[in-house]
Amino acid sequence: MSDKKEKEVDPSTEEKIKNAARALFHQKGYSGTRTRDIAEAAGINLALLNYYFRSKQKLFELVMIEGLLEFVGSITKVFDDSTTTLEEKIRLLASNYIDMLSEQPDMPLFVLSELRSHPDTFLSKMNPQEFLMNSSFIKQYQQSVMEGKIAAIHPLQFIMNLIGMIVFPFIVSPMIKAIGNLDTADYKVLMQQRKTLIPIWIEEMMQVK
Amino acid sequence: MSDKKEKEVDPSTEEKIKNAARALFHQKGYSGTRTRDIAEAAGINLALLNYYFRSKQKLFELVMIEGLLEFVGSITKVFDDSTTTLEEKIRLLASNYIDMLSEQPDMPLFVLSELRSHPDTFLSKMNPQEFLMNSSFIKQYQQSVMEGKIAAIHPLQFIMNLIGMIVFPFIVSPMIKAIGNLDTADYKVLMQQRKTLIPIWIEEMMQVK
DNA sequence: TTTTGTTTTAATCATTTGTTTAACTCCTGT
DNA sequence: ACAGGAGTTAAACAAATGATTAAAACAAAA
Repeated sequence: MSDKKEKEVDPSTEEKIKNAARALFHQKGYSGTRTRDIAEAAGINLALLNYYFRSKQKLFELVMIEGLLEFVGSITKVFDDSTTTLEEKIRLLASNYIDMLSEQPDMPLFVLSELRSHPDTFLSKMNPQEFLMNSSFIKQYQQSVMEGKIAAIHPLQFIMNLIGMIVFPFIVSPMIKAIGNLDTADYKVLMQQRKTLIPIWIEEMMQVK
Repeated sequence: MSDKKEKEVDPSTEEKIKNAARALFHQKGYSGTRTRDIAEAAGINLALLNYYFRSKQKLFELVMIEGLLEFVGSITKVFDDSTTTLEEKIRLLASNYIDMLSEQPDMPLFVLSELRSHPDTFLSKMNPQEFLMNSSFIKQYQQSVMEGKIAAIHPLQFIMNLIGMIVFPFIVSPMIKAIGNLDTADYKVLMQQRKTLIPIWIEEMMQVK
């Protein structure tokens, strides 16, 4: 039943492996994950992993790329939409990302960890440089700076603050949970609140003083 | 020349191993680091690793604990000093941490990654909960909230913002460097600027609107 | 039913990797 | 000088681990 032109193979086995792999990679990283663990978690025979994907490395790169694309993709959509204002973009970013991360809370730490080990491998493939610097977001930002509406700080400083406020809490969730004695439900509430809080904070920060 | 009561062994070999181990662990994580790599980086025979430290695991825990203690220690000193104001604490935190992280930029990602894999192992040992919640910092914070000087947001939200603004840029440095086409020197300049910028931003954020 | 191609399985291989062993060197105190 | 202990080394071991193989099970087509 396999079709040569359409790569649409029966999803069950292949997808099961990929899902198990994604979960384990996110949780334990590349070298912390054993192929036998993936096989067991997916409920399949070990050899099937090499049958569907050529190697652990290949499987990893697939999961990694998919994660990065989803990440970058959802940023692109907001950053490049010239019909929304800068303030709306900030609100959308916070909202969309916090929702995404609430479902895959381990993703950012995974991506950033592996990115550190193989810096060029992935960053060169997706070339985030010119995309971001030419985006509608940055243009609107610089426009507002020129008009004196917001304080003149380096765009990268601003980006770090914005993305950091969104992503960082998910990276330190175990620590915050321990400090505040929170369970997962409590924590999710905090994160949801940030969807409305972050845009407010950012606006305050950007005020020309 | 070894002294039984004072554990002060000749630093050369033992320290060489620990330094090499710290660098590699920070860079590649626990399971990504091989004992042979440590030995080679330290310029010592492989067996010496098990001679001085019983196992890779023990060596790892040592490095990890030392890192965490330095991290927490430098926070404690600032947080618990009742002679400084809240604003001064914020300025000191930003300044001290950015200096520390500029020297060990890979430390936070390492600590946070490994913390995720073994959450209880370390967090239970250092019990950050009551220390932080009873600190002078939190008391001053809540005092200011009561007096209506700053906006009433959950202390944890505030902590996440503050620590996030300090630490997050170091976690995403490869990405930021790629986006902004910066070399390491450029990047350090950005980080140094944040020592004065973060306190300003934080103050703006806390304003009651 | 037979045939053909795909999927699955158990067993095995080859390498990596943490650890140990046993010998050897070097220094120090007696 | 030499006995003893600490430091160091090369070699080897045992377990873990990624990958492969050869055969079996299965499904669809002829």
